[in-house]
Order: sequence, then C-alpha cells, then structure tokens
Amino acid sequence: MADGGSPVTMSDVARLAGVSTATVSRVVNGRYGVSASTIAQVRSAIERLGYETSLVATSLRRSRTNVLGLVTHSFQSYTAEVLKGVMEALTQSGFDLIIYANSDVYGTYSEGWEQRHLTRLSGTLTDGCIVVTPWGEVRSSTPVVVIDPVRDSTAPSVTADNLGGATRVVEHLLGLGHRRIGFIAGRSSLAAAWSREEGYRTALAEAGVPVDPTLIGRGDFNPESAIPLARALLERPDRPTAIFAASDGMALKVLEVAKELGLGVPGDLSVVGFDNIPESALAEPGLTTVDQSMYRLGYEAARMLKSLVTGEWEGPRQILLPTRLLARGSTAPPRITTPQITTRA
Amino acid sequence: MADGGSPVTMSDVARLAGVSTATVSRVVNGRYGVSASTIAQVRSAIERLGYETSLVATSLRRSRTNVLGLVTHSFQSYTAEVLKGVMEALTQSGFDLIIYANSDVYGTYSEGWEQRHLTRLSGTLTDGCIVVTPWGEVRSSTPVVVIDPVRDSTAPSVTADNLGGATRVVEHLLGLGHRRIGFIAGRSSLAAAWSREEGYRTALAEAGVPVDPTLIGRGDFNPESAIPLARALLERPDRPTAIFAASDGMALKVLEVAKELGLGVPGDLSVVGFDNIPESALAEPGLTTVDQSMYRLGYEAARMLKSLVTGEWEGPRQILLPTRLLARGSTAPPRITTPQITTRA
DNA sequence: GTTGGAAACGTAACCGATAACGATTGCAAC
DNA sequence: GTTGCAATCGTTATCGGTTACGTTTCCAAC
Repeated sequence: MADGGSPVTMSDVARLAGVSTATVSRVVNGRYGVSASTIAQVRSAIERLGYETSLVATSLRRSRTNVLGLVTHSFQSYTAEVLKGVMEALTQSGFDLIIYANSDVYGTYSEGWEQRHLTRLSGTLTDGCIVVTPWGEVRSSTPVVVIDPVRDSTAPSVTADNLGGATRVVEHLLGLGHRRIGFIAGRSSLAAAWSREEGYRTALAEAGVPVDPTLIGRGDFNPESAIPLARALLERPDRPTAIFAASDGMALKVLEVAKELGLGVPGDLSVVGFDNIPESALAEPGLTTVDQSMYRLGYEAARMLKSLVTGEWEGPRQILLPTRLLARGSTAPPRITTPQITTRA
Repeated sequence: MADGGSPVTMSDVARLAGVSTATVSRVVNGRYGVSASTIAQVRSAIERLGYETSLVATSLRRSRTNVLGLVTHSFQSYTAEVLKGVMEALTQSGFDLIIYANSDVYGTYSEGWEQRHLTRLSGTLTDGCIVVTPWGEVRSSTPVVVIDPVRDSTAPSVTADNLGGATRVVEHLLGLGHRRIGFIAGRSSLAAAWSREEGYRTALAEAGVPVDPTLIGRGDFNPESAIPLARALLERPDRPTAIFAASDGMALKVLEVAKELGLGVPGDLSVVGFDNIPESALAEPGLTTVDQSMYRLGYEAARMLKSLVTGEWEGPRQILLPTRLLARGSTAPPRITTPQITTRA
C-alpha cells in the first residue's frame, strides 16, 4: 500500500528470467529476435514482479515518448473544459498527457512562466506541447500549439473567432437601440483582447456611430480590474446605456458595480460579457455573452499537435473556431435616450 | 518559435564556458567549490544558450525530484477545484506538480487505471502522488495520499465528513416532517458512498424510523444510473415523499424524472443531493445538498503529501474535513402524509 | 563434413545530469 | 623550502532503458 520497497527495474526482471536486459527490452517493445519460450519466461517474470517500464529512462534514451504536454498558469473551470477536449482528442491515440504546473509561478502572473514550464517539459519528456494563454512568444525544440496566442503570433494556434463574436455583440446592442456603448478591454498583448476591441470599434464604425475613446476602459481580464473602470463609466453624467466587457469575469463585476450604484439591469444599463463561463448563467439577471467552446479549443489543439508531432499535419497552422452570441436577461432596449447624444447626432 | 533546433544540454554549456559538466552542475545547483569568475562564465553561457536543466535526466540520476504527481481519471469542474487547492498548498514550496492522464483509459472506467498511472509516474519522476477517487487500493514505492479512498483503506487519505453530512440531510428531512425517505446509493466500493448510506441509515434509526430496504436504490455515482432507480421509486403507489441521492449528479436526474412524471418539487417530492457541484445552484428549483470543499480536499492532500515526502509529517494520516448542509429550494414539508405510514406508525 | 546465413541473445555504448572521488592549485604555517 | 589543508575543478561510475554490434547457436544446403 504505502511504501512497497524500491521500484522494480528492468534488470530485476532480467535476473529473474535469467536473460539480459536487452532481451527484456525486446520483449517489452515487441521486437523481433526472441524465441517464444524466452518471451514466455520474460512475460512471467514481468507479471510476477509487477514491472512497468520507466517513463523517465525511456524518454531519456529515446527521442519519442508518446507523451504530449500541456502548460497552464492556473486551473479554472474553463481549464477543465479545455482538458476534457484534449483528452477526448487523445483517447486511444497512443499519446498520454502530462500537465505541468510550477509552484514558483502559480498565482503570480510573472512574465515568462510559459517558457519555463515548456523548457522543463520539452527536454525529452514530451513530444510536443499545448500552451494555454501565454504572455509572450514561446520557443521549443518540439512542436507547440498555442490556445489563445499573443497578438500577431505566427506559431501554430487555435483561437476562437473573437472578432466576429465582438462584432455581433455590438450589432446586438445597436439593434436594441443603444448608441452610447462602453467597452472594458482585456490585456492588450493577447490577440483575444485585441480582436474583441477591434470588433467593438469596427461594428460601431460600420453603423456610423463614432467611437468615443473616453468610453473605453483599459482592463486586463482580471475581474477586479473592471471595478474602478465600471465605476468611472457609470458615475459620469453622460453615462453609457450599455457596457460590453471583454470577459465574463469583468462583466460580472460590472453587474455588481451597477447594483451598488442603484442602476437596474437591464432597465438602466445593459451588460454583455465574453466567454460564457458557468457563473454567467447563474447571474441575476443572466449575463448576455459570447460562447466560445473551450472544449473544442482543447480538442482541436490536441488534434493538431498530434499530427504535428507525427509530421502528417496538412491543414492550416492557425485555426479559428466559431463563436455564438447568447442573448440572456442582461440586455434590453435603453429606457431613455441620453439627451446629449440625440442633440449632437 | 516553432522548432528551435535540438535542446540545449549541459555539455553544450560546459563547452561554451570552457569547463566540465560537473562544474556546470555545481553552478546550477549552487554547490560549494566554484570560483566567482567561473560562476560568472557559466552563468553567461547558460544565459546565452537559454539552457534549462532537464527534468528527465535529473530525476533519473537523483532520487528526489521535487515534483509531486496527481492522477485522476477525468477532468470535471470539481477536478479543477481540487487542483486549485493543490496548487495553493504547493505555492512557493519548491514542489512542482505533474498531472498524468493516460489516453488508453480516459473515459473508460476500466479497473486499475490508477495503478497504471501511478506506476508510470512514480518510476523516478515524482517524489509522491495524490490519487483522486480510485477504484481500489494502490501501491507505490513513494508516498501516496488518496482523496476519497475506497472503503476501509489504510492508506493516507483526505475525505469529507460524508457520514456527518448524510446524517444532517436526513435530520433536515425528518425535521420537515418526512418519514418515507428514499435513498439512491453510490458505488459501494468507495468509502464516500458507504458513509453516506451509513449516515442515512443511522439518522433514520436514531429517530425511530424503520429503514425500508425497498426504498434504497443501488446506483453507482454515474448520473444515468439514477434514472431507472428514481422511476422505480416514484412510480410505486406508496412512493417516498423525499429522495436523498448520494451525489448531485444523480439528484439532478431525480429532478428530471420527477418533472417527467408530473411531480412538483418540492411540493410533491423533496430532493437532496451531495457534493454541491456548480450545476446544483442552477437547477430549478435550486438543489438542497451537502457542500464538501473540493478545494480544501486538494489543499490538505497536497499539504500532507509534501510533509510525507520530506518525512516531517506529524498529524494523523487520515484527515476528515467538515461538510455543510445547504438548504435550497428543492426541499419542503411534505404536502400530505402518506396514509400507509400514519396507520402503521 | 563443411559452409552459409539467419535467428537468438549478450555486451557495451550511449541518453543528460549528478556525486563520489581523485587530482591539481594556492596559500599559510612551520 | 616543505608540509598541510582548503579551495577548485575534472574524471568517472551511475541512474534505467535502448540499440548498434558482436557473438553464439542451429539448421539447411552443398
């Protein structure tokens, strides 16, 4: 149970079976050149000792390990979704998965964590890695697929259609009659943040609504960062009738601030988020948001990495997955049109 | 970015710095016996080449790796909670974490998966492992802490107070006036399932309510398994006024079956679960359940394993964490007292 | 009986890093 | 000028498994 002595090695098996370790290795790996009787001997010795080949020793000697790695800086509920997708894609593929989390950087959003994790894994332990939401570009001696890459990255990646999703959000709000729409941006180095802001800007521009820079708050995807920004937007006399936050986490904080200021949602203020995290459906009212399937992000990333490792990848190296607007209770037509706007427009 | 050549090894650094690999090793590990100028040379070479020590080679040579392992057979939202707790306990501890998931067994609930994962990790890669909800006893050459162990396990473990939680559930229902309380059990090999059933039985016995074996359905924690059992309980003429399912997943299925049969909850039937998974708060009505903090389970398991590895663990090897009854909308007093009971009692 | 060749198996050199050990150097004490 | 002790650094065995290569065995063909 607890401690069952030292681990069984290949030489233990060899000794018991009366052969060399080379022969044991051949049997384990099913190679040619071992007589049937010897195979039986070795098999029985393996069985009796409960021997399992050491991942470490094998990966040191071989280049291929048939293990893929994944590095993430935190474990959220969406991380579990990603992992489900990854495992689904890897089922029965012969590739196992190792997730590495460094205790030094966990919780602290220190720059370069992804590179440190990656180097640690790609020594010889893994054949390739998936990196979730990195802070910067990464380099590795083995293939890497990035989920939610940084802006303008040329690395193989899987991303949700953030631009399209954000565009539909703004079109939805415009369709309801909103004209003063606030925006709370995410960490600008991430492609996702940039695309969502770009969608906000272009959708307004296409509708002939001028973009007011003072209606844009600079958040960083951290929910807390949205609080002062939401307060600033909502306390001004010409406050927006709707706020679009670049993530659900931030949008939920906007809801809290609105409640605190005595503003009814969606009566006095419409709020929209992005991501569709589980908590959003729970919110009161339900948060209108953009659904991006983290499951599919994980699935596609694993599928791509697998083929990249075996060298048989044919498709594009940058995948864009569709997003979907989920209209819930937090959005409605504005109650009154702000006077400043109607006179100026 | 993508493929940056072959990985940098220690001998590459040694060659560039003009020293032996032993000296590089000493510098990397901060050992005594290297002159300041040599240290500078080596440091600069490491910097220039972007060298990072290989986890594989180190763990093969050393016995200690300062890496802890965790094996789980699936990634659910509660798994993420456990992982958050584990990482919190490991932050700045010097121990990193590796999670291993085998593609052969994922999704399929094949027996012995935990042992196979464990052996693969404990070769020399990890100093110890956390095993989440295993199917049986596990053996390992390094310390193991089990979260939700099998029944009567003597291995070091962390468990929620399932007995107390289940007891309070039944007391809650009895207090509301229920006397015919159905129970849907979990997989009986797990200690958690057994304790929850035991709590159900003893709480009834203490209140002088006889336990009716026909009111107990044998599920296996798989939500689907509860459907026929709930149907059987609710379609009988003397159906129970309340059903206590040993997990939220199964309880939610009971809600569905009740709706399907036209039974109002909590009017016609009270339903209680166990676990407090996120979906339970979302249910209509909200599911009354027992909250067990998966976060704390992970936290305590990691704290214990850490000390077990360093050999400084003093406390008990089996930890019981408190649980808490969460009364939500799915429980209420029974509308009418079943005639059979009142006459018999 | 000899030879050829393939099958079967062992030997030893790795893979990258560590640590015990030995070798060299420098400096102070005698 | 020795001697002795640190300080500094290289050499080498080692971890467990894989594989190129060499050796032995065995059977068929001549």
